Amino acid sequence: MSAVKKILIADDEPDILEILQFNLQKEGYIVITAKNGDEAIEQAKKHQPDLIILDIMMPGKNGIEVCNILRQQPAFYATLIIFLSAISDEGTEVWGLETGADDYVTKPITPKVLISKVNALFRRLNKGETAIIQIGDLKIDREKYIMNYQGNDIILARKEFELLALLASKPGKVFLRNEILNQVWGTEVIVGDRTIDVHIRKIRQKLGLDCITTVKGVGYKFEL
Amino acid sequence: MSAVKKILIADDEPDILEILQFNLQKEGYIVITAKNGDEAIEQAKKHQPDLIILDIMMPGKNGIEVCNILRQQPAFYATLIIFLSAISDEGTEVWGLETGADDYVTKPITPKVLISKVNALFRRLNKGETAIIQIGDLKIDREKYIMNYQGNDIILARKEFELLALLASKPGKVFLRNEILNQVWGTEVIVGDRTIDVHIRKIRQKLGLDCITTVKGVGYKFEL
DNA sequence: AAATCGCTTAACAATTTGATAATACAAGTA
DNA sequence: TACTTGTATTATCAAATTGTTAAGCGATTT
Repeated sequence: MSAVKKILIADDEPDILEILQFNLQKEGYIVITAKNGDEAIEQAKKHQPDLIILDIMMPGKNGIEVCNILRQQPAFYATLIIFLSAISDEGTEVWGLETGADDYVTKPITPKVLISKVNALFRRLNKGETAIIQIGDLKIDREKYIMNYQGNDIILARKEFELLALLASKPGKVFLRNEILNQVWGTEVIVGDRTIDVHIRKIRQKLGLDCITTVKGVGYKFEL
Repeated sequence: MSAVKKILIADDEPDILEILQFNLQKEGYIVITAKNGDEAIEQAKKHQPDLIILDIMMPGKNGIEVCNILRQQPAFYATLIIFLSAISDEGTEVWGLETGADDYVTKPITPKVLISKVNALFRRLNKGETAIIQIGDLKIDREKYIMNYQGNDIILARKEFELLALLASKPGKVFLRNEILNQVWGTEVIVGDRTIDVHIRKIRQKLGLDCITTVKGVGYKFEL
């Protein structure tokens, strides 16, 4: 599922097809193209793309028809679909979205924006899996509240976990003591000077790793 | 889980707030509002909305800052976020989407189009849900309210069932007590502190399995 | 009407966590 | 060296959080 994503683009203008194909391929996607609605359906069945970008106005079957036909089949029930249209008319946009599309993009569109939207859709799709930060052999799962180093789970208390998660969120960055206090303890709570140190110590101890560096007079940073 | 969806709208213009609130409520959503970034964060933590609509330009913390802050917390890792902006500048839109938003909408926007987009997002989100959950030897049928472990049916009371079904819907994920209260008990009911514990205990007892782990100060999670 | 069931709460026990104080240590400087 | 500043270590204690049990109450069943 999280392999390389396949995208099918259907548009009758060769220029647009080419520009989008080029840019999406550069982004790392596998791109399949179609020049009209019937070809789009054919290619969709053949390649089972993860995302289909459909121009609304095409010779033969138009984009909305294609969408309807595909959505009726179980195989395409959950496939991402984006409509591309020169029409910025409100009714059409609403109609397109109600038809079962995941987004509706109005031409002219820059490749950058389209790519952002495509990325955003895939990102959303993958959120069903998990949010894991990985630095070297250290995995941090904020959702499961688990740290894992070289296959071994490490149990951290809440503050410890939050503190380490913060530092590890930007490896190499030095977090000021104030910054840490604000993020982990919040602005309302006031705690003494040594509190952070003690937690840092516990983390170092539990991890058994030398990955938190002290920057004297400044703060702490996480590395490797 | 597929109960009524909660939407938090944050915008400093009262007019927009009101129009959107009215229209979304008419569509059947529960709407919470905030006038600025800080309020948005506060309300988000309090209500755990399913979708957050953020105006980018607000006094105090702007929308993008709010998004960043929320996304850092596990509880909002997967929450839907839409940016609302008067800026149609390409850079900002790309930036907004890369920041972790699910959509970027440029003002002026008609309520109809926005609602379509909101519906589209929820539709997509729900495509991931199934009525029957199977984890190892444990089968859960959320429609028939039946739970079965290694061939033996397990009789759970309503709340117990819903609680376990929720935890099991994402094995490993830590559900915050708030999250559990919202999903199982709903926002209107207020129950005491020990209520969840007692239900957890009963489930553990009836299952005879050690599959619910306590994460102190955070919540509970289901595993194997 | 009696018995049962499901849900919630109160009360108390058990546990874990987090903050602090006290002390030791390290590095830089006069 | 003696002094200063900043961090590490450790033990301790209070506070926060959860576990457990029993009991109350309304709804449902027998």
